[in-house]
Amino acid sequence: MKILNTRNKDNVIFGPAVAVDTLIFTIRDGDLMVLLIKIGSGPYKDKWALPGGIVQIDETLNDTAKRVLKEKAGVRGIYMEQLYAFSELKRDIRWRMISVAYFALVNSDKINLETMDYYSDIDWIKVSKLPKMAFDHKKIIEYGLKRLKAKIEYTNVVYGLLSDEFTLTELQNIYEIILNQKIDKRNFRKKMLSMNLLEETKKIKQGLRHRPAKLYRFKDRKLIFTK
Amino acid sequence: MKILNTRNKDNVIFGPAVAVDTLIFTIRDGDLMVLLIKIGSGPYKDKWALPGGIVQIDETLNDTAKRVLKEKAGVRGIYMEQLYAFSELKRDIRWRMISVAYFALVNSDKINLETMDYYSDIDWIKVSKLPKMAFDHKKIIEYGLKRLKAKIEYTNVVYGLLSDEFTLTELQNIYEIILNQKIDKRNFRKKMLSMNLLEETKKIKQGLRHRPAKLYRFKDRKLIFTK
DNA sequence: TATTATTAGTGTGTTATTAACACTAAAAAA
DNA sequence: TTTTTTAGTGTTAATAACACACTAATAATA
Repeated sequence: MKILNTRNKDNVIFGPAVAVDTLIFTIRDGDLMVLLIKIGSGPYKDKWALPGGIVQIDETLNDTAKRVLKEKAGVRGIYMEQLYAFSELKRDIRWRMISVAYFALVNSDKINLETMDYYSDIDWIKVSKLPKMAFDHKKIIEYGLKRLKAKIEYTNVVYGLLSDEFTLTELQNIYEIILNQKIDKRNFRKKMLSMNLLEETKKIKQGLRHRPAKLYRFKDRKLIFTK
Repeated sequence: MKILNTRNKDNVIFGPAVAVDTLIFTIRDGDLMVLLIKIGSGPYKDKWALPGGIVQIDETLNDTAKRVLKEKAGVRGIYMEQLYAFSELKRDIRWRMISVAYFALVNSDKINLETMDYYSDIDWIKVSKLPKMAFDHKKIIEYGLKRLKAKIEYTNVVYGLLSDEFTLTELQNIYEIILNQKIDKRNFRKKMLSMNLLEETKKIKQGLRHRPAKLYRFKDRKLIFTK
């Protein structure tokens, strides 16, 4: 497959090609991780990159992001938003490519591992220990992380990282991992509950060798702003 | 000029074309205004649109935005940022076009009117009284306005709308116009000064038939975040 | 030169939000 | 029944946000 970026003698435009790169975050084993693929050939061989795809003529950017998400991570119907369009001339040395980055949050329990294991060159990588990366993808990850940190403060966006029901401690852990800092338990609970995003289930999480915890769920599993 | 959006038999990609549309805000006569052009021919004849341009093969999106800004409004070196990429399939019924919207704030005193008057079909239009608009440009303006309202709360971005030196009352007026609401004078001044973005000039604004006002300037004429 | 009109400039009390901080409760395991 | 472990809870202090009204300085005019 070739990608053509030029302008011919009839003045027909062949502008920059457009791709979508997806920044798929999850939390596993107490770490914030991002889904990366390892490039198998060409000038970026053995570098890691975000899963991405070329925008087809009959796809919106959202369509492309959804398709990539499904093809690469085997997930559907999760929270996703456009991040930013990256367009430096030499960001891809092979051809002129504009990349519109999307970010998504997935619950690693819900990931279809079969789909993923099919690729030998795809893996979850700790955001705190990124390997050598192709293109400007490190920059994209940093940008997305910044957005994520900001967004959890005034939205319910973290629902994407959690299963339907969770304890307040589990929720707090998510916040602490993303913000990379300890949060006071009492203040966190007070604030969370006052935001009116959560509702109690009647259930408790039992079987552990300590006091059982109440299970909560998000009232809405779609993005809600609180200020 | 033709724009080609397809994929040929050799599997060479001719993806969606990419344009930049610029949302150029200014304040004039106590109103927030946006620069629009009137389309002269084709299916969108007589509708208004944002000034825009096709992204050339050797331009970043920023380059294109700067070029459009200079060509259409005759302004250079002002504050500008990427807003969002709009990509609905039928947003332009003529061809498949992705638009990356940029927004910019200009001081109408500094606008090169000669450049502007050259176009009979370009004008400042009140944001509160938008005419029939082509494409999804109304949506883009609404999106940009939302961003602007949010951004003036935690940055010094309004410097773009003001001349170098201004009174606190002039500054407050800008805020009231953008937010479309009255603000308490004392609280506004207290907050503004505590943000540490402004510095006093030694000058005052005299000659009006009332008490003269101190003139201030922004310490930095580049974007600063305050929280 | 005294008066008028107009906008500049200033402080305090109240309420809401954020931040700091430590003990008791409930279960499972030993 | 004792131990271990995490769940769950309230109060005080500091800070930020909000509501609110009068005096000060100039130019114009009588």
